[in-house]
Amino acid sequence: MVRVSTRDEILRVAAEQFAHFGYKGTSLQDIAAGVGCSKATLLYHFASKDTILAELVEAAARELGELVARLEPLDAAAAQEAAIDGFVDLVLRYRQEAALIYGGMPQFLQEPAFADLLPHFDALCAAFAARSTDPDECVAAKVLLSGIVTVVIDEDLEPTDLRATLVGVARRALIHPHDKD
Amino acid sequence: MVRVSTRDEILRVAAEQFAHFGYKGTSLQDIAAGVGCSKATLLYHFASKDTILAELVEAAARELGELVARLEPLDAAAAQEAAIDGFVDLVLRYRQEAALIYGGMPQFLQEPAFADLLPHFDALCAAFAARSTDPDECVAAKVLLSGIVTVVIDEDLEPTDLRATLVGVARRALIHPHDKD
DNA sequence: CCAGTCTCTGACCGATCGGTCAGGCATGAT
DNA sequence: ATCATGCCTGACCGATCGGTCAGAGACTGG
Repeated sequence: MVRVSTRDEILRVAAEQFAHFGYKGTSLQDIAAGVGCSKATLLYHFASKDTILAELVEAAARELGELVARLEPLDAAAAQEAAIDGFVDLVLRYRQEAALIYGGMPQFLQEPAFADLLPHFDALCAAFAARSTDPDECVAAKVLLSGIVTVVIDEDLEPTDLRATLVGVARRALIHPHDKD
Repeated sequence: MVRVSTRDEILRVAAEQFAHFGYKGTSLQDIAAGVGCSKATLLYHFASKDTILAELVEAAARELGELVARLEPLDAAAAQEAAIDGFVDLVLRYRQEAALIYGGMPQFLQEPAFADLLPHFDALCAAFAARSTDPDECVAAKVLLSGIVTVVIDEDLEPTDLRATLVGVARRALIHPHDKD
């Protein structure tokens, strides 16, 4: 069996538990039990419970930022397609992280660990709506955005299967064939 | 100002706090402070914290059950339309309750208070998918189902505005005009 | 006036929370 | 042998959690 550092084990187990029971629903004791070490060991490797959360979210948040940056120079239609593909891909690679970020309550999302995430979500939402300011488009974008995350969380389908399906439904809902006559 | 019983006040404040901070993130102290009474008063009116939750969910759960029952005799296409309309309407009338039910983590949803909800969600999901067993349709149904709930939660738009928009996006995503050649 | 009921509360309980701390046990360089 | 360093732990801390309980106050019918 592969040799893994205690620190990485802690992150792995914490991601699992946070995604399953929520941040507040997971105690340091629970994580320690999952890792097979003492609670004090967690706090030797990490300054606090919040620090574990922050480190878990960090990678996903950075990639989300990169995606948003990649979208910026594109025109509305291209950004919309790239946003759908990129977001589905991102959320499939960060299932657990997505669960704990999106599963968190509104108030919870305003913790410092998530501070820089919110503007990125807004940007992504705008891209999903093809930069339209029409409230209908914006709401539709939000529905798809959050719907995709939620499905990925509690679905145990193969990511490869889900990928095409999710992109498909997002396209269908967001990209109107030839809008009017 | 209208005269309200302490009991109703407790339910009102609890719904607010649960929706905002989550069940685990809300303490009896918090609710008592919001109501303006002591924690002991909460436990005079309700046997436990769980009991408050159960009573909050009850009405929404019953109406969801009624909706699902109403769907059963219809054919696939009619059930799909009725499900969309009915669900959007339901979730707009029970915003806070929807927030705490859907915002809860997977494990949380398996508490006894929600036990009878899960099969109803499955039935609703099937209706959204026009009773198709195609995985694509099922996933699309789930995306829309959860997406709608999530949007309603943190949106402060007028319910009347949202209603048409949500029904519209759901139809667009789920009902395929003339599917194939 | 009294007894009974309803509503409410402060004081208290054991359990658990996140977090601290002094020290044990390796390993490796001097 | 000695010391330093990295990793880990049991014991402990104050705070807060959900929940209990005896009793205070208000209001009622007899």
